Amino acid sequence: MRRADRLYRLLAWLRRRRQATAAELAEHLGVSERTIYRDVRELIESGVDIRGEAGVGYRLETRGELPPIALDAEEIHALVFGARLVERWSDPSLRAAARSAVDKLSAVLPASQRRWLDDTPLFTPAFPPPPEELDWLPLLRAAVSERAELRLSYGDATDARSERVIYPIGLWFWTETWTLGAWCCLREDYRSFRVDRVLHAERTGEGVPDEARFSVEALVAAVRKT
Amino acid sequence: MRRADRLYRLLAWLRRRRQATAAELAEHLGVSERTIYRDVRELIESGVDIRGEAGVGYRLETRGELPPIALDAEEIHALVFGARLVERWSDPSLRAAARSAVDKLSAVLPASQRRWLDDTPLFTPAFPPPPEELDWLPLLRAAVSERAELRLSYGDATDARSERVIYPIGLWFWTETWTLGAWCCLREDYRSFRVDRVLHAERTGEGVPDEARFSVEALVAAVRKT
DNA sequence: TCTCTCCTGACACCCCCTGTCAGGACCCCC
DNA sequence: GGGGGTCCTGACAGGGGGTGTCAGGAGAGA
Repeated sequence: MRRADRLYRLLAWLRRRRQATAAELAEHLGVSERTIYRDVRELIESGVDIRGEAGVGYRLETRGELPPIALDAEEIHALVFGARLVERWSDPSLRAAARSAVDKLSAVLPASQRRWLDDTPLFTPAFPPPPEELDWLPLLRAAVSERAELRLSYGDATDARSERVIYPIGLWFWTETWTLGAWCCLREDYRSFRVDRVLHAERTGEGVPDEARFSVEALVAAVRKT
Repeated sequence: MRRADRLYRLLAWLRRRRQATAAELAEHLGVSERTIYRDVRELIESGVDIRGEAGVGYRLETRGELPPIALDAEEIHALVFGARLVERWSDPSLRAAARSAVDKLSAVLPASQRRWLDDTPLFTPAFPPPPEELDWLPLLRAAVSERAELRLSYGDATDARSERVIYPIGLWFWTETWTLGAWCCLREDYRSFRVDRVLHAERTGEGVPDEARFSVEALVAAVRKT
């Protein structure tokens, strides 16, 4: 059934992003570009309205109806194990969200699949409640999601305290720590802040300017260069 | 695409009539009964809730699909971040399942929520491809899920090689390593095996006896005591 | 012009799908 | 309890088709 649900996933991906290149799809689906071209052709022949433009990529014209389909055991295991990893490593708020997401999922699954969910045999040891370092995570998470400007009070390695206004862009999890990637209005450049060194954070009330350079892609690209 | 849409038509047929025999489906779809049995099995494995009763026929329990599900932004972020953690730390097979699960989830989310999927601002650095230590993970995972007895070739800390038959019970992820929790028939006790020290593993063909002491709960309780 | 991307053809490999045959197990009804 | 209907699995052989690789063409946009 690999082919059948690759087609399904291809369609799902196109529905999510409005645009995608064959290379992108090939990478995501773990298959060669040639196969993507064949798959797209097949979808078009079955009536899906996909436009391919040279030099641009694929675009899904009408947001095609995608009949819901079931999750298999391995997919359910992946989701549940993922939720357990989140429970272990994030703040109480996200932790609760992980639980509640799995609960909701369990509620809509037929009995046969619910058993897979309950029997997921992948575990990760429960850790003592997360250190206070994570206290600021929920606020930072919300700020990033809602593109809210932040006033940050930050203690660097030498314990020097600094105040600055930043545009939060994303949060990165490195096994040991969390960091906040942001545009720093003080330095006028991208900066990484360790969440455990955040002394205080609050919204200024302003939003992050709607410019391309304050995006995850721009930040990653900028960091790559250095 | 013959196979892919035969499965689709099979499902459609079952949705219309509530009941059908393999012979009927074989005739309608123009294939042998044997193929129908294989197709049905495949559908079941991908999560469709089909019951087969000897002497009666097939019955479709639910509608055979995942209903729309309402998740808030934080819950979606938790699931997506969880999937990213799985992608980072597990074997290629589970990694693919994580991606595919998120794809399928996106298909049943209302459009307004689908955007949150892509905008999840929680990341974890991509790591070099997982070490070969993880080679045995997919096999072990399947064995645990399906309660299959295993013949294990294991190298301990002193490089001494041992062969044993075990009842696999669960897999535990510790940041550095994975371990397999199992009942060891050689020692007649619970044992933990580091996955990176597994030299070889294969099914004996037997199943794990259906006793309470070969469960995750029993194993955890036993380990707690020591 | 250069680059990016869609798109097609050819080809070889090999996986996996398929039908056939045989047999086991379960359900229901007579 | 017997018999027929049906699900279900295993083995095996044959062939079709899906896949990656390579090469090249055509448009779009800068």
